[in-house]
Amino acid sequence: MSTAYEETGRSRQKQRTRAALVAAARQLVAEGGRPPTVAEAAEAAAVSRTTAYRYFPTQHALLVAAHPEIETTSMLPAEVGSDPETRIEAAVRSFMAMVVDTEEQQRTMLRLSLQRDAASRELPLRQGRAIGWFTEALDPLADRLGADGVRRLAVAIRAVCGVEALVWLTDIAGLSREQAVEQMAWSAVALVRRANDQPHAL
Amino acid sequence: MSTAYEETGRSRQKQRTRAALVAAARQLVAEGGRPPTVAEAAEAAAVSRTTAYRYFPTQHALLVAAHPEIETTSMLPAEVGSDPETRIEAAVRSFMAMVVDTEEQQRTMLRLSLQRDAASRELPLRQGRAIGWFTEALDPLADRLGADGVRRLAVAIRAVCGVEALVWLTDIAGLSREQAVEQMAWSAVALVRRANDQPHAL
DNA sequence: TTCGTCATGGGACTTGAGTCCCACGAACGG
DNA sequence: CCGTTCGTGGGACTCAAGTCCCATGACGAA
Repeated sequence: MSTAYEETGRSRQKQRTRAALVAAARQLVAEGGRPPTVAEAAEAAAVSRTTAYRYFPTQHALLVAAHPEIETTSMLPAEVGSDPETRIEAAVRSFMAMVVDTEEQQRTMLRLSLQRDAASRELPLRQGRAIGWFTEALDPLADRLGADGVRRLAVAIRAVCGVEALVWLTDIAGLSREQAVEQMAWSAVALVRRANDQPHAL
Repeated sequence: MSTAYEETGRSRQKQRTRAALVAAARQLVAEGGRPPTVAEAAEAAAVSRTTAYRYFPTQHALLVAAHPEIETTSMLPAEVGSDPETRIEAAVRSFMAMVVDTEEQQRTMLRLSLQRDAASRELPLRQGRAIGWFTEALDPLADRLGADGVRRLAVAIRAVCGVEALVWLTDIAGLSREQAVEQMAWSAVALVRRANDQPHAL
């Protein structure tokens, strides 16, 4: 990671500082389950706290930038076939496996996104890739529902399957993680089925 | 249940102090959209901050205690009939109207419940009444699904309809509050329909 | 070579959550 | 009536999130 000492100039400097912060935060996230404070990330990046805040005005911004992007292009197994229900169930299970794997970070991100007042809520929030994955899983329905119908169905499914729902199902309803995922898969299929039965209703 | 302890002296004092804190917090919640700090509630109750923390170890605990309990016994209009789908849709709309009305507090409670580390997450969290209301709405299905089936369906529906989903649908997916509620109602019906079609699948 | 720009560092300050310790005084028990 | 208990108040302290201001020093253009 000792990059390009040849690169000089102020713009490069900024790039490097930013990259160092992101890399440090990313590493700290990977190491301990608990997300780092800004100060911790700054120190790990050998950068002053003040500077860190210059690049990322909030801890949330830093963690968003540090969020290890899942590189997966698709969440569907190769041999999944064309049945929409089977496909969405597979997609949901893959997606939720990832969410459960990174649950601590997911919770923190959710909490931090709830942190600020209504004003800052207007800011563009980072969307995950779930919509894309679900849309792909729903591809066989594109003819029947139309692109817009598929997208809305994907949104509906994402509303059922995610950290938010996981938090409620486990913390409040008392389900195990496995039960929660089962629940979500079942619900997702229910949504697909209704959309399929009544293409105009959504 | 209240026979054991004396009605005078110190125990009464404790009752009064606690009640004053709850009342103050409740009032502050009602006044400003933004939930009060512990210090604010303490001052409003004419009690020291230290004492406030003695009664409620966290802001979350105080807000939970202060949460104005909705007194509604049922969320169903009188003339709703016996069609489970109609009933659940009405219940969901009523419930979500209440959630949207108190959205700021709901968000804060959600955020605070995410606040602490995994250890404190083990503590019994307060459950809302949604499950009860949804169960009531699903009453016509009791024969078909059994009590347990109804409860699990109610849980599934609550996972789809609540602040958590509202937050995602509005903040991330960009839906309006109305659209989000529509979405939830549609999803809830989808779940009921699937449960009804395949009573054993859940 | 000089001079202004600009990324950075350092430290003080604010605010809210929460903890700890000690002192005061009213209530209680003997 | 006296001593203990216990609810309370006050203040100091920690910690993390942010904010602000000023100094410094390298970069880069004239």
